[in-house]
Amino acid sequence: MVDATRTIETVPKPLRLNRLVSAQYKTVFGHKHSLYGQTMSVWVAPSSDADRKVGVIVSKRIFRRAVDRNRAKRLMREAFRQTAPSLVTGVHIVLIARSGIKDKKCTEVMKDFERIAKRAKLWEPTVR
RNA sequence: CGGAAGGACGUGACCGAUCGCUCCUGCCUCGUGCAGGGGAGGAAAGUCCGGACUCCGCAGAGCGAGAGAUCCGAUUGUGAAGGUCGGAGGGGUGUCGCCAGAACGACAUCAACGGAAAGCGCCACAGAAAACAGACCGUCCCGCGCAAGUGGGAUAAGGGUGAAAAGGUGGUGUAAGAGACCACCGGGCGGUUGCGAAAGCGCCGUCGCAGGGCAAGCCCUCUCUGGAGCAAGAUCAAAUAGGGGACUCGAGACGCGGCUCGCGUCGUUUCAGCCUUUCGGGGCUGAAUAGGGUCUCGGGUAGAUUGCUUAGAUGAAUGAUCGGAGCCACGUUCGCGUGGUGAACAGAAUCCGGCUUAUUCGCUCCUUCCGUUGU
RNA sequence: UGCCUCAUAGUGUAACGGCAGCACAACAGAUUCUGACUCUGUUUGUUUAGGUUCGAAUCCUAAUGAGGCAA
Repeated sequence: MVDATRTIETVPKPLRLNRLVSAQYKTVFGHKHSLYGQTMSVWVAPSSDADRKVGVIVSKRIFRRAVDRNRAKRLMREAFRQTAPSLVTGVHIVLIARSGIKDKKCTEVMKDFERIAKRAKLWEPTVR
């Protein structure tokens, strides 16, 4: 019984099929490269794709109500969308919400994600 | 007049810009591009009660199980629901009226409102007795005794116990009492071309009263009910294994290696014809069989599509930023300023009706309480 | 999304409709030079709200919470 809800995310404008299917989630988790921030934890794995792909997970253990889960997913998705052009390509990223994301605003989540991305060496300073 | 609480009703929100997601339509230099349009709720929630829809089952009857229970009407297509609304009837509880009790009347309020003389079961403690009634304290009569008392009998009015003790009040009556008798009230049974659409009410007659409560214990009566649920179901359909069919090889087949050969494993059966024979058999050919190969068929798993919707996803869209209006809080020189908020509860997954629960705001309405002022 | 089950003290569990117990835990005391063990005593509860009943943990209804099953 899976009590976490996963979402496939469409992120950058040109490629809408940025999907991580079940096998891709498994490879990302199998790569065992994770970082933790205030609002989320991030798992990263390299991939052969030309673009960045992201998956978002919010566990029912953390947020019992559907409103909170949807809110967390949208915040993480928006944070990835805003910062995606600055990231390196060819990676799979899985974002897992933590309880600190509750009552946070979008800009705070974005800052948190940027900080994690810099630590994970995903940041590409040339762009922007 | 102000405030608080509860309930009812209404409202859950606007405009512009930029970026982004999803679905539909149209267009073309087919990029998954451009343009246009649609995109959460009153509760989407809980899943409490129903319906649509889908599949499975289905001769008839009975048993069992479950659900419901006063009457009438309405609920803007029909139907269902333990739904809602209105009216009616009979009850429970509380207050008041009558000196008091019972009864009765008035007002308010409540409810899942058939049956307790069909049967079973239960009714703790207290109390003499708790259900084919009974006699603890009493009351009265008779006998014995100086007396205290004791023996026999009558009685069920009074006391006491209890949630509940075989109608209530008043009187007659009596040794004392008792529906034993009477009046009023209540009750049972029967009748009713009285009233009402009906439940029922009224009236008449009769019975001194028939004998407690619990059916949201089992049960009885009447009525209704097949089961599962979109993760229902339908369509397409890999790989592997197994099954059916056709063709083919066939006494050999398969595997391995150093591949005209060797090794290992399994099999080496039956029938017909011909040849041969030392009559034991042997050989050849054909057919069948074991087994192998190729093709094919159907079931069906993963998976995909559909069911799926003028929101319609499917590891599941409805978001972010800025400005304005609005709202809230604070300050105020009453012009406004500052801060907060996109409000609270909460996020569709087949659809619809009802119920319940959560909750913002309101020059709205009702009830209760508190404060101030006036009479 | 649909379906099902359960709720008793801090924890684990009992209780034909009749004063709600047991074990561990906690606290206090005794014992000991001190602690442990042991002994004695105490505290704490029927998830909530209505209803049926003389009387409800138990019966009924609704709510709340927890858990499970089906791809």
